[in-house]
Amino acid sequence: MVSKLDTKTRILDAAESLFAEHGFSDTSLRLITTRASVNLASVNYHFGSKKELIQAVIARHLELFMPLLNEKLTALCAQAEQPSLLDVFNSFVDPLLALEKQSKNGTVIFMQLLGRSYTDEQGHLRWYTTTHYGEVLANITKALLKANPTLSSQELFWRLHFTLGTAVFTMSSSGALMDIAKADFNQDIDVEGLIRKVIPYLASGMNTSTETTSM
Amino acid sequence: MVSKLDTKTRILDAAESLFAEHGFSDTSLRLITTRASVNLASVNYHFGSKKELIQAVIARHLELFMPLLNEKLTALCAQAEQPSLLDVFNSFVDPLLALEKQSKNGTVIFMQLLGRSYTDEQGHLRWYTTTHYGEVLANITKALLKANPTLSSQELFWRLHFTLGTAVFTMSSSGALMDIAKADFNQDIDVEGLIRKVIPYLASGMNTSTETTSM
DNA sequence: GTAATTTTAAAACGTTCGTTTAAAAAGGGT
DNA sequence: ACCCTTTTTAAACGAACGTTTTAAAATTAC
Repeated sequence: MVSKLDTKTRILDAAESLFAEHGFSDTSLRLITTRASVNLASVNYHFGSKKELIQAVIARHLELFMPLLNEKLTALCAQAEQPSLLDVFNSFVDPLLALEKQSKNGTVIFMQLLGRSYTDEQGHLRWYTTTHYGEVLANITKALLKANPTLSSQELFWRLHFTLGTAVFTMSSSGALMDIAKADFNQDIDVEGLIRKVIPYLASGMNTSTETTSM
Repeated sequence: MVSKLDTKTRILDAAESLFAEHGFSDTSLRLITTRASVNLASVNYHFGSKKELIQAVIARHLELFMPLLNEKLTALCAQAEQPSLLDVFNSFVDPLLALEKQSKNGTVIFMQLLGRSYTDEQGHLRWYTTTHYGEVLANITKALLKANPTLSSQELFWRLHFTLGTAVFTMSSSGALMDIAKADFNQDIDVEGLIRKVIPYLASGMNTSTETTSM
């Protein structure tokens, strides 16, 4: 059943890094199978099609990330006292760092794939996420509402996607941003440091006052 | 020189709307020329290649957007009283909407291109922007510092890119977001409404307190 | 009006893509 | 050993891509 290293795993490893780097359409199966050192036809044999391979790559990350996040969120929702928005967003740190341990640059790749699943008109990916992890997504909104009960469901929806955009773009371009920070400010920062730096920004945005007075 | 409607313009109009809908790689020249009702070969004749067509689409937006934004920013910097962060971000509204009037989905594709200039590996788009419109970029930071003089250059750098990420992601996936809002809340919102909705979020994030106290 | 130039048009080019086929190789059970 | 299933391999498929070619048509210049 298992040889030196599973062919499916080799394909998934090669595909996820190439997808994150060049996008889905610009990554050919020949490039993937060459990097994975497997035969071209094995992608269709093991996954059926390129589209199903894309889903498998994302699914592998979601299967690690989502349960870890759900554990944190349910604990937050179960406690008696009201959590802060910082508490809610800090719940994402450990699950994200777990991805980093699973594969090199796992966090960045995961966020890049998440962003491309929205941008590249791959509507079926969003459907997959919502149907398989709807409970986790519901817990996210539940925790945020517990931290800020004044938010309407509509406002929460918009700010949640604004938050997603900030996180996705920041992590996707983390390489360039860390390079600039190093060059301009001599500031050394790693992935975890970047996550912890963006969290206060996210919490502040989620807490945006609905007042129209000047700031 | 000019017939009923310029072939180059017809190609640019068709290209940018299709680029916004399907992305660059997933939009073929045959699809573009069919929608533009021009011959397939005219793209290579007028622009040289598909890559040069993409750059021409970008340039046409930048040439309209950047001077308009610069005008607003210099006016803001010239006035005596201190502007609010909302004032600064509101300076972007009219220039962005000017893109929308120039062509359908002009704002969306402009933001998509802006995002790719950071995400793409080649980075020649980013070089083009910074070299041709470095003065405008400098005025952005100048206006933000006038609105919030307490910001250090490092904090401004990070928050500016967080802001860019929010805006880019929101507008890039605006189609999907507006569809969800319509399906879930029966909320009709257009591009201008989305811009005005995200601005308070951006201002709040840019104004994030550096205090470590809970929110 | 004619010649020179620019633009449009149809067709074909060579390449790359995802996928399929069919046979060889490897593995497992009895 | 044997058969049966699973996996790997090499080759080819048809389709779609960006681009080039060549000639006709339209426009401009004199």
